[in-house]
Amino acid sequence: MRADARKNRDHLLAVAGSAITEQGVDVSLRDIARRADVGLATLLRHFPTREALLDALLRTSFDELTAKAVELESSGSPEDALLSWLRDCVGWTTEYRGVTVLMAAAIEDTQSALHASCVTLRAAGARLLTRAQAAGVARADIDGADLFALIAMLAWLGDQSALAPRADRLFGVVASALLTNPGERDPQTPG
Amino acid sequence: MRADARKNRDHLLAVAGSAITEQGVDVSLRDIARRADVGLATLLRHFPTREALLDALLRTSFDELTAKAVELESSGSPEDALLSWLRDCVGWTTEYRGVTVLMAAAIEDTQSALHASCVTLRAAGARLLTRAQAAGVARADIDGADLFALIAMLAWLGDQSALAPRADRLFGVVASALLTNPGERDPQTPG
DNA sequence: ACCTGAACACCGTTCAAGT
DNA sequence: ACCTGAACACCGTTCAAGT
Repeated sequence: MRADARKNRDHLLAVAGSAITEQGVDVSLRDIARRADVGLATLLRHFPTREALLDALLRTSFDELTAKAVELESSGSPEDALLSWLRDCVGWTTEYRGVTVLMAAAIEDTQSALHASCVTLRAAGARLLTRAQAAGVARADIDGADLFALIAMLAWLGDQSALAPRADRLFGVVASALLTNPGERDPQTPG
Repeated sequence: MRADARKNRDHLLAVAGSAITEQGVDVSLRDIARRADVGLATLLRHFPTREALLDALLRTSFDELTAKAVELESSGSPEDALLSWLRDCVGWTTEYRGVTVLMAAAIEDTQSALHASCVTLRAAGARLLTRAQAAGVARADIDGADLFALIAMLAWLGDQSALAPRADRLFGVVASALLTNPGERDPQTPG
């Protein structure tokens, strides 16, 4: 990549970061280009879609969340590990208002630039869930895709200003449901 | 209202109903006007905002849901009443893709044309919740606003095509959390 | 290689001009 | 009273023309 192109790209990412923090992920791409003092076509040349821009912007965070999950897989109790990772995921999305809807769309759209990151994240969560289920501390009737949906629900709550004040409490409600094994209190007897 | 105006209004509502069923509540207002063979300005004269159009369109459903809650207040067990009303609410929104976001915004925006309907709905749910809590079958640590947020979460799930297949299962998960009274199993001894 | 202005087809809002 | 076309300020997409 040519030096001027690299510079444009980096500057666009920095400006996009601020703009999204202020206005959410639906911020006008034209506005980002204006603030970065480049043409809109230049932004689109570097990031052909809004998702591509977001993927570049969130890649570090995505990787950190995945790494955190791997780390938690072998530390702490299975219950605490799952719970703490859930909290991290939901808390993270609050920095990027509106990102949950895009992630929910991306996980089934193999063409989306965010697809791979979302699938990786879901898999990381699924491993923590499986471990907790094996230890008998999480309900056995849900899987990684359910967990992803639960995280999305709670993250979306935080995006809605009228509902956000309830997000913490409802995180607790949902977590308590997740960590209960209804009708099967003894983890040692499978059948 | 003049006869021609009345006719335009009714026709617009009918067309809007079809358009929203097909494309969701974010459908272009221009498109609705086109389909109804009137100018866009005419649509906006009858319904100055998207919310006003939706309120006119959903008023019957809103009233039915509220009436259903009142009816359930004095029939069936408090637990079944709450659960069945929750199911009705969540199920209803699936007919109007995207309406949940508008409702979440409307409940705190006193200027929104949907505000009153949302507040009434929340109050109806709150009464069913209070009754269930008094009977000791619902957790005591949530209120009507939490319940509204829970319904919104589950309704939003149904709007996301990638997550919708999990909506039924997660309804069950959330319902189980709602109907458990954690750490307080005896409804007769308050403290 | 990379950048850009301009044209394009949309959107919702507003209002002067018509019947 | 009620309706409407047109102008307006936006949006993301596309591409021929520049350096």
